[in-house]
Amino acid sequence: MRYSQQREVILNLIQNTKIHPTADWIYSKAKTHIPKISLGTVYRNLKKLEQDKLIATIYDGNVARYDSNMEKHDHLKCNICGDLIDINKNNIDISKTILRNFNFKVSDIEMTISGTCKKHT
Amino acid sequence: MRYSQQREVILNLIQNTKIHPTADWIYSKAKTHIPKISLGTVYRNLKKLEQDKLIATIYDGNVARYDSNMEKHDHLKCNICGDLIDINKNNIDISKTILRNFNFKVSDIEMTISGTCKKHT
DNA sequence: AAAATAAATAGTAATAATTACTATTTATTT
DNA sequence: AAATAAATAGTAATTATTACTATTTATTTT
Repeated sequence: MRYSQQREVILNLIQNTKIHPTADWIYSKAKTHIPKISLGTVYRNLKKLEQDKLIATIYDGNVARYDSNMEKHDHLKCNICGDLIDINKNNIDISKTILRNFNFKVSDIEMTISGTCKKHT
Repeated sequence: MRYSQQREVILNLIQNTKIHPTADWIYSKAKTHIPKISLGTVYRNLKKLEQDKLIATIYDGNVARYDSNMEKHDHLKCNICGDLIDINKNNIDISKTILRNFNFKVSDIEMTISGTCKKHT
């Protein structure tokens, strides 16, 4: 993959925020560095950075967000402000631990386990 | 909420399949019963059925799927065929239990915990 | 049962997120 | 410095979803 200033700016933006930004947020921030950058360039590079395992895509409802924390982790999503907060779960009594450690009142735990179903064995 | 044949067909379709259908799938099936039904009607009724707690929306990546199983549960998502399989987790060693009970080889566990963050206390 | 009322519909247009296309620019190689 | 091919900007297309509006229909009132 050939170097490009645009891709570097995009990656830096994602690495320097904790907010798990959307493509649109990245686009508007990138424009302050490269005024002529186009939204298509943002999407194209997000895809390439994901292929390169430099970022990960997380779907929050129906909108894609991007995360440069490539260690396996999960998220706390606030119902009020929508923030996604990184966590590392490895505990059993999840709700209680989260209240203690993050002062976050759990109302719902949504979990998607992926893998290969029995049809493909 | 006033009765409508369209809404009844939509709800029946969701209740009689295990595939967690998308709005588009529901639309195409509903057309065989009500040829003039419109996609807007499908979306409007999906929203009403959700407000009425008759169905739940699950976001699978960036596309909404609808589920009439209103008991709290999670899903196994097959990487190969994309199927969503209902599960009730309450066990500790998740991966091993799932392999045993569903013959499903877990490769990833994605979890979103929602609630209220400390900014709102 | 007929008329009145308001909610629901079909059909179409609008919006938002994302992807595709293409002529031009630019990083890298020769 | 010239050649090459990957990346870009800008625009158009696509997909999922929502909004709008004149017409239809379920329900209520007479």
